[in-house]
Amino acid sequence: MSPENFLLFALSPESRKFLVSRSTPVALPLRKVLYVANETPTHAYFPTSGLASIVTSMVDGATAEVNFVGREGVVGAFHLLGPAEVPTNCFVQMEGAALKISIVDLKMAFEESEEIRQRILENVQEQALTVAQIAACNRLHESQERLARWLLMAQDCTQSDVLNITQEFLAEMLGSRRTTVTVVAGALQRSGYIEYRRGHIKILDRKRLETAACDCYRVIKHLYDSLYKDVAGAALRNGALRNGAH
Amino acid sequence: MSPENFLLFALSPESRKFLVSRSTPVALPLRKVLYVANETPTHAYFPTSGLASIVTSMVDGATAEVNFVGREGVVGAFHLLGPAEVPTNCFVQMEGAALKISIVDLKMAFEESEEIRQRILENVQEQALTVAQIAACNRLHESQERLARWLLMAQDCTQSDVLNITQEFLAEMLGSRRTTVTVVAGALQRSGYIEYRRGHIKILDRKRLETAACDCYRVIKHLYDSLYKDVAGAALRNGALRNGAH
DNA sequence: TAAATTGTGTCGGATAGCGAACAAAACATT
DNA sequence: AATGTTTTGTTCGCTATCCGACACAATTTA
Repeated sequence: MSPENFLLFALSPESRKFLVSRSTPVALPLRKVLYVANETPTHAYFPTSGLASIVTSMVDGATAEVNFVGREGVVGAFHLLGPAEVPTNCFVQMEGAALKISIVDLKMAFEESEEIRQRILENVQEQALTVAQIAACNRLHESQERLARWLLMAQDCTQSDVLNITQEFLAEMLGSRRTTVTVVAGALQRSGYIEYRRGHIKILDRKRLETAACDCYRVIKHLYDSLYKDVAGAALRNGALRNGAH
Repeated sequence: MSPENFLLFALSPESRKFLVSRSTPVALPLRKVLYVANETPTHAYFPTSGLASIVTSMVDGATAEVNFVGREGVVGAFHLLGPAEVPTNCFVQMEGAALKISIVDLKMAFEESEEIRQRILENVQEQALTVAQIAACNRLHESQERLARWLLMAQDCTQSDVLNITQEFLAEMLGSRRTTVTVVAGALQRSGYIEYRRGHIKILDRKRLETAACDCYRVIKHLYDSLYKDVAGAALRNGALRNGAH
């Protein structure tokens, strides 16, 4: 399987080969835990499909998603920056696949290769700035706007118009009650923007769903696009898209 | 004036001299804007006192603070990681002083010196993880808990038991109405934890104020402390505390 | 001293989302 | 077809916070 991870694609053939040679392709089954708060993880992941949620859990069990990572980035990037224990959890929200690499190997590459470091830091920047936008969004915007934003972001990330997720899990991501999600998702469905049944949400009218989302969607999309544009540009320069991946 | 910025202190004398030689000591007057959303800033700042708020502003004018930076870090760190335009604003929330350095110079040092890069990335990690915690806190915790958390964080950052800030600005930081701040601050005052008058908040009983804050305070404090411990350790190794700063 | 500005207190009506409990579908398993 | 599990729908009282409006107090400026 070729590494259809944008970050890997953007690397020069040498750097990419180096990382790929030290990676193992693995499946990302639903709910698989990729790292746990305050524990040093053994591996990082370059997703090639699917979606991993980064979640903060409170002592009382309440949770809220602060970001997610798909094929545009790397799971575990923040662990490379310093010694701190990371207070977030990460698990697979929509199943897929990834290239799995030991944190030690990745950290070595991060420190020794300027190119690899730059690409990872670009992704760190995108992730961190997205978290900042979500931090304010969580405070200032209503459930319905945030649900619409989440659906749009997930669609951008997975390129699929059907998202497999229950209202129960959506509530945990949005930091709301399941019943609140039922209400606001029902409103979006009655408006004809989406359609859902038992854990399968289909986006019917993207354009109008965007009008239901808060502006944060556009801000985050812009961050994502500049990263992608950058990555695609680098990939082209490196001939990745022509030469194939390994 | 010696650079009493912890990040600078933690550097080897050579690296510190290099950065200090390219810096200018400046005052940080109240409300001074350090950078603006979607604009490439010309300078970064190593605060030696005072406190700078990092704020996300929405199109309707609503605002919420996502983090702040004091003498433990550097303002503008996220601009070093990649090309993206940063969607946050930054301004001086409590007056102080800083060493001001051109972003170009700092970026050069960031790229060429492994030591400088490592220290800055540690600070980036601390800032980003704090933002993640605040993102969830903004969603899951109540105004009074978040106000208590903010006051404690600000005191840790400034080492002063009197904070100069109005309820109006506190509301903008917490993403609430000013009247809500009046109510919850009034409750904290009646409990005897704090005392305030016209923009001056005095913390009377830190221990009990901590019980009024949400757990996020402890999580963030832990991040801050590990950074500080690390920095203090490096400073000792480098002899900074013995030799003085320049 | 007067006037203007800034910061705080309060009040009452409105509302989004919580919390809990229950009901009813849709699906899986046998 | 029967049964159990998962997912979704609904109701209703309740509370934190919003929202607007206004009064008042403290401080600065004229």
